[in-house]
Amino acid sequence: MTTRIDTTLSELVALSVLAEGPLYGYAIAKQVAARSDDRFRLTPGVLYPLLKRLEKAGLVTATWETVRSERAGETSEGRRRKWYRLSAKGRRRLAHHAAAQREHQRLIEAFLPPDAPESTG
Amino acid sequence: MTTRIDTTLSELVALSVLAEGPLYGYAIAKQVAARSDDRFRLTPGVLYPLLKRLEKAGLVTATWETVRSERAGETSEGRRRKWYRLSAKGRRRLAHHAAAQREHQRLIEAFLPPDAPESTG
DNA sequence: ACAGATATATCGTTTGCCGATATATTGACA
DNA sequence: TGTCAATATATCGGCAAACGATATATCTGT
Repeated sequence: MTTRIDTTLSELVALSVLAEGPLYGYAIAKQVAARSDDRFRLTPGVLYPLLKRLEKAGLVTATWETVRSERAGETSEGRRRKWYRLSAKGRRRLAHHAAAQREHQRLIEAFLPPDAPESTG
Repeated sequence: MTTRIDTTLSELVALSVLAEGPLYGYAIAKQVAARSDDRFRLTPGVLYPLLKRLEKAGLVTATWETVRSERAGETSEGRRRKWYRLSAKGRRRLAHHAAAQREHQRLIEAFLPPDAPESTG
């Protein structure tokens, strides 16, 4: 098998943050942003299609939650949250992705100019 | 500017091998394969559209060469080779890509499980 | 009452990898 | 001399996925 030129980083980061516990979609995006110092962003147009793929592939399982606010009481439908939990299969996939990423990074080194050490003069 | 989730690795590796001197398309592909221990491959369907993009973007300049074989002498058209040379703009782009890649890799670390050190027991 | 954050989701566009296919030249070997 | 693999360029259609825009609704703070 040949390493793909094009890696699915979004899948890696989503599975990665889910490895520490179940999260709902919006929280996944926030977590990814936080961990990357706000430089990787899972925008809605990326996030929800991705989660749908992950669920379909059996990498995560999902359950709905309805949050009723104290203010609104029983008068409203409440906010919907869809919680995602990493499956055993998802955990294996994450491990595979992580290994592949490390290998990937090692290979890319061969195409980067050598690290310039601090100037000694 | 936000780091793209989807990085164009093919562009990086092509520019990278061209940084050491002009090459023609096929040679670029061979060089990329060689440097990556045959794990990154620029297949024709990737390579030529890529080179067209690079040329159009002014990152490389191209010149045709016609190689006449000794055997065939003047009886044949000769094999065509299109040589690509990194432009100043291309060199800047490469430097930018390299910096972005290093930053990219640093960020990804935050999503990989900690390196397991050699077992001490 | 209102604005902004939270929360989910879809849509069309664009990008670009990928495998297959096409065409031609050249070199090695029988 | 014939044949095959390697060299060399290039295009095509299919497809996966990122991206920006848009839509809808709820909740919180002022």
